[in-house]
Amino acid sequence: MAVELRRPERTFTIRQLCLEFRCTPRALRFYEDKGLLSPARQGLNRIYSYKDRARLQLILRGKRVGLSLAEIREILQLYGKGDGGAAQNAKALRKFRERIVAFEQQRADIDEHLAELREACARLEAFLEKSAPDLLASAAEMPARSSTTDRRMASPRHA
Amino acid sequence: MAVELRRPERTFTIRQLCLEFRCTPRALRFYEDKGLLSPARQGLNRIYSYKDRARLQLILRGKRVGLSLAEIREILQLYGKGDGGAAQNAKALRKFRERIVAFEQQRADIDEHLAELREACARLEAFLEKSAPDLLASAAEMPARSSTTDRRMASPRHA
DNA sequence: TCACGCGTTGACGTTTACGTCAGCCGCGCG
DNA sequence: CGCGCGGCTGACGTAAACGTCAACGCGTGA
Repeated sequence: MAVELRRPERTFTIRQLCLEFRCTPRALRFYEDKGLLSPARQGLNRIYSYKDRARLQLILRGKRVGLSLAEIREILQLYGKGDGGAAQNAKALRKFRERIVAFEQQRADIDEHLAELREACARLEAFLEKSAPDLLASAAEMPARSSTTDRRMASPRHA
Repeated sequence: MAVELRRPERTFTIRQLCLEFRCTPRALRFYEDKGLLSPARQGLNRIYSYKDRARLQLILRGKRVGLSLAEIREILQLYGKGDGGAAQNAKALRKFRERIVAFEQQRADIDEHLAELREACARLEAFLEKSAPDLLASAAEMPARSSTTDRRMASPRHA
């Protein structure tokens, strides 16, 4: 059994992928509607392959970094067209370079933000140290994976 | 005249800020509706101070890194409450730390994406080099600030 | 056999972040 | 005096990314 799990022929149900990646079936079907996924069918049921799973990973990572589904679809389509069409590849290259520039900009923005936040934290810490060290201790409480959220399939976050 | 421009008493009209930051009046009014900005009024007209301008910068940077307006408002409110209330400050500190963690995660995601994109670019370049060097040259065309966009106030991007 | 659980397809609702449009105001000018 | 410009206030529209709900199919275990 444990052997089968690593075989590339391994397939997944919609629910398995949802549990693994903490999303909802609705989302996966939505991505399919939008042309980002196209799992095989067994009757009506969707059967996701390893490739589908990889695509899903790309989709979710893209989302985390702020890409729209349309943009992600473009990228996936460009990836898929490795088969031929030099013109297509040239276009893909341009697109990719644009994305790189955009990502670098975004990274710089985040770094600025991080610097500001760290400075603000330092100020707050210094202030609290003097005025209310007890509160400073309470502020150190890290979220630490509340067990109640484990049963839920997806967390809304900033949807 | 050039002297006046740097004085902290300098104020701005809505249009000036829009031109400077490439956004629309509608957006600024929207941010105001949502409590992110609250410029002074001269009659009905909005008068933006340097502080307002700084807040706007923070808003736009927050947006670039994928924060929702609600999240940005929280942060701005926390910044504003530097006046007192140690408990408030402790809460602010927690919030800030959460944001730092989130941003670091996002940065890591971006780095992964960048690595993947660069690798994909390298593969495409190598491929085109062999198959169609002319197309490779055309792919190098960088956008280079098309002059037609200069007249428009805001670019839609992935709104 | 029949209720359960998992899965499916519509179809409508919701939130976010504005765009767009209509209608009104004050003012500088030809 | 009209009118064009910049600004203002609603009010409605919209695109993205799903959530939610209803109604159905299909295998299966008590």
